[in-house]
Amino acid sequence: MDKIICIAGPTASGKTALSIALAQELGGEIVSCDSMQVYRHMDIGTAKPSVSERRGIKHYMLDVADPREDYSVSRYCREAAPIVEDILARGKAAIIVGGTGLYMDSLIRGNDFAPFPSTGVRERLEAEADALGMEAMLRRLQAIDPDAAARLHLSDRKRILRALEVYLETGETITAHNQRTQAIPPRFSPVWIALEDENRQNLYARIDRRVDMMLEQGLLAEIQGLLAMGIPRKSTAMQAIGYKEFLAALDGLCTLEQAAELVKQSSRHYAKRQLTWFRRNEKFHWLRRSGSFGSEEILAAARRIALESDN
RNA sequence: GCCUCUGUAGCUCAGUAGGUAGAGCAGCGGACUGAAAAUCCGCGUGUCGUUGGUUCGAUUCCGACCGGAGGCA
Repeated sequence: MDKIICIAGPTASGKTALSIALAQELGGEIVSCDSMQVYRHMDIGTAKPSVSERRGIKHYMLDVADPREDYSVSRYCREAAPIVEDILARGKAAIIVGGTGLYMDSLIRGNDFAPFPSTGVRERLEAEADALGMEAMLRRLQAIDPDAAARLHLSDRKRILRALEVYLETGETITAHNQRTQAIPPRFSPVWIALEDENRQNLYARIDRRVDMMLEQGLLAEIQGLLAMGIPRKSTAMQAIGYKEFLAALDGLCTLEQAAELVKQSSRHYAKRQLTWFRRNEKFHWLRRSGSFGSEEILAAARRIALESDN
């Protein structure tokens, strides 16, 4: 059996447990799809499955980067795609599981990304944006890529500057680039499974509990360990939910209680964004957790979906 | 018991010199192509505590009552 199963869903929806149980039943291997679990030394706050939790199932794309590095989608695709190919080549099921929608879609579709500017273009653009203001930058984008300019909101600094940067670097507008890469056929065709709660409040309650548990498991010590390693406070890894907030508390900017509240809130917002992203993909089979449809039923349903569909 | 303040959206509060009300947060929805656990956009009807009165008209003014806070005893 060689097939790909994508398992998505918001934080704390039970993706990890489901993927491991499914891997055991189908004899599959797991490819994590999580923008923060790629970092080493960030275990508690990213809810990375421990070795014992993994039950001997092979896991890939965990601990593949140093927290000092700025990981990215393109690097993820470059590293994960060959792994998926290899699993399939060995006749096993590849279970791609995680909450980072952009990474998952990009891996499956085989997206091509415009090169990262190496020449300090980004720094220059940032400086120009500071000096001239975003109105001027947007006007500039309008002149070279009116479609992108129309699509982007004035406050979306990050995307406006990236659009400019791609053009400056490659001579191709980001709109043209995106159209070109979207035209190529998907690299893989997986079975899509998404987890959700019938009642949102239950998800939120689980998120709250999980944050408290992370604290009990020593999240604070983990963060202090990262600082001791010399991980910069503004690094991508430190932007992770649970890390940036408690870091502020450790710096004395707020109390631990306030930080914990903030982490819960950020996680709720994040869960909503994840749901929005996944809902857009109409190929997903949604499994909705409820009182009568718990982990066992979800596993049974996932197994049925995985076996029935031939992709 | 008396005096003062107070009761408006899930929360904190603003406001209407009388013409049935609006911010922040929460919540909800959406976007998303090399930072994505990031970045950004949109959505505000609620018995204006209850009940009488004045008025063409009351959430707004007056009275009573019921909550809450403080002060004096």
